[in-house]
Amino acid sequence: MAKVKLADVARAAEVHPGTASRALNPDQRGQVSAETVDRVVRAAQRLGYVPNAQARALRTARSHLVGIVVPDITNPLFPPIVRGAEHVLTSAGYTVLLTDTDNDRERERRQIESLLGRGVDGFIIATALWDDPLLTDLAEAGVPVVLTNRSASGGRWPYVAGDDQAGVRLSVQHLVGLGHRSIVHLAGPQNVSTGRDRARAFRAAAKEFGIGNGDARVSVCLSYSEAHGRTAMEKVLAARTPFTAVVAGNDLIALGALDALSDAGYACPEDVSVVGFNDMPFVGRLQPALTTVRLPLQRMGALAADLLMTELDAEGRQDAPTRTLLGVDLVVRGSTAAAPKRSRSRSRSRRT
Amino acid sequence: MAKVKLADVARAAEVHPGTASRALNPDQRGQVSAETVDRVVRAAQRLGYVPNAQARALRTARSHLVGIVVPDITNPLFPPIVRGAEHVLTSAGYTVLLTDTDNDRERERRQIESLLGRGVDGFIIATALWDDPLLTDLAEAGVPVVLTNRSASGGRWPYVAGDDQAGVRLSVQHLVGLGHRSIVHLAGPQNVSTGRDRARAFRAAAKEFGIGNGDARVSVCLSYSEAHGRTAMEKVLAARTPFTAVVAGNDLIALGALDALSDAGYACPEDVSVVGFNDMPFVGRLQPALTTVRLPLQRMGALAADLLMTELDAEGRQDAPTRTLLGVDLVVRGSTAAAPKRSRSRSRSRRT
DNA sequence: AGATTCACCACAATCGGTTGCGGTCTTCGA
DNA sequence: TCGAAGACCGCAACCGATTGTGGTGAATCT
Repeated sequence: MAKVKLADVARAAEVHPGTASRALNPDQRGQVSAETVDRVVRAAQRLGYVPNAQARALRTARSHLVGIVVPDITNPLFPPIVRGAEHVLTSAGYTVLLTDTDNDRERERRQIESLLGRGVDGFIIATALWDDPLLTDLAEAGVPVVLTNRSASGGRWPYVAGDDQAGVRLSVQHLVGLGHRSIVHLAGPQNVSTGRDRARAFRAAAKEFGIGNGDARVSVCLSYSEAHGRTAMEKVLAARTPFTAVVAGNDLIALGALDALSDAGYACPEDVSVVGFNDMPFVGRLQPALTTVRLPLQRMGALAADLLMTELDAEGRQDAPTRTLLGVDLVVRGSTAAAPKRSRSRSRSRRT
Repeated sequence: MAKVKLADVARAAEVHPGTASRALNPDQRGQVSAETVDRVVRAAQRLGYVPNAQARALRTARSHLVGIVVPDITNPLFPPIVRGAEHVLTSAGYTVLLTDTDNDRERERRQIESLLGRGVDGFIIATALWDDPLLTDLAEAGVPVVLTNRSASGGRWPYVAGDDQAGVRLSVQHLVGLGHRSIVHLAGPQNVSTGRDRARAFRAAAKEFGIGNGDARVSVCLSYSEAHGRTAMEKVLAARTPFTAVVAGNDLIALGALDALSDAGYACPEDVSVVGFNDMPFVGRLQPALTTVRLPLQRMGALAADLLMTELDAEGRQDAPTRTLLGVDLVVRGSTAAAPKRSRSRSRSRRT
């Protein structure tokens, strides 16, 4: 099965390669007689012709390649996004180049440059920092980019993500409804949009539901990880200011917080309620089952892909970037319960 | 930042493009004087030259593209593999094309064809069926392929995976050590190697540890999923033959089995012990924490990538395919315990 | 009938690198 | 001093598809 090329098809159909090309190309097909088109198509089929994408891309300057950039594919947040995007892209004839930056900026820069060398038509980026030089570079280079999951300052890129603000508000409302009056927020890193937005939303929701400043504290985690969630929680515990509920920046932070609480002898949800964010797979099966905010991740990826493709078709002359916030749900499970009668800041029933 | 091409660099360095090409190419650099090389390299640097991979690939017939084919990136088994492979591939100058077949053979075939059209140099395939026409097609086309996670009949492809046989043996040994004498295996689908191998290993281990045929039953699941694990477990329960332990084909099946057991009023590990396979993220945090077999997934991906690259460098004249089995560990957690005194086939203490 | 239009197709340039071949200039040995 | 060897570099063909331009013959118009 040696590679059959256009010239082979042309020879088999007894036409010039140029003609064969037109015959095979739907929007140029009008320039070729129906009978010839048929002959060429038939020959292509018979020989099992698959066009060489490299050559085509070289000539047309359109590779139909899309780069998807994620920080860590191992983080359960991203596979559904990638999957959603991949599905709509491949069915539209695009191919996905995946790259995992490992949260390393330098690495990320190299990867993106390498992908540019590969002639990708555009990027779906899930790693955006709030102020990201990489993004402005890409914008200057005129490369279409769609942000997902995270946004960036300036609102200059198309963007699709979950409605963080609504999610946090639902969480706080839920906790307040359960009688909690003193809540801490373990915020994600403040150099990414989700970290900032959720923290801001937390403060706003606290005020809205009548919780004073002192009772709505925020502690910032250095990253969205169990480890940093744990240390942030430990720091809050060390401060010895009473609280009965935790709104975590995401599920990983929530898990870390749960560990710290359990180490300190607090039971969840009896002593402290915890709510997460993202509804990662299996968090509903944990003990306690985590109350969390569910995002339509796969749809998010699919939408990001759609956005990117319209941007690609737009060829420059684009309107203001579309920014989509997807609705979110609060999934109430076992990690939240009515506030204890008195805040048990010291009821250490430490486990053995 | 208009695209700067080789001709631009050549002009800046006042040499012919061909010379510039050689100067930039490490293994042809010998044909150019050191001084010229320096001048060209400097110019390239200054202009920010990034070679056009399409053009290069077109001419050299080497794209430095590798396709990774997984059934479902959402399955926590695959991201670590992809990550491992991606890291070693990108640092070797390759780029990863990811495709998610959704367990759909037709889709998979289309994807692979499309990737071939893109000129990928080779594939890492994690979706292999035991008898897979796609694979033989690829082999005939002379496309290098490395199988990972799953093998295929004939042993004709390089392959890297966990040592299923050892994993299952460890599991059975562990259970027997706890006093279990009647164990059922919820096997994975029998058209993939892991399903077959683990089932075979189960029977062998049972015999080795002196468990009779009637006490080492096997029930096959239609897929590696919670749903099919559940129905398989339910079928076993319906048969009303007593047993005290379950060796699941993988963690997802184990989770499904856990559900079925719990619905039927059996407690784990008090009534029935369960052991999984793969040690997916967070299964250690479940209730009960799942005893399972841990595979070095990321290393698996990395090794697969290495294998593929050596195969690519070999250019056809290859020896017998390397087949690597990675060592596995049994991670003992809460879902396994000593066998109950009497097999409690009917001690329904059904939950409310 | 002659001129014009139109449909259809062939030709060749082009995308951006790579590489075999050959030419020039230097260097070294005899 | 002359010839051969070798180092260095330019030339141009090539990878495989796309597309603007132009040419041929048939159909149409007057």
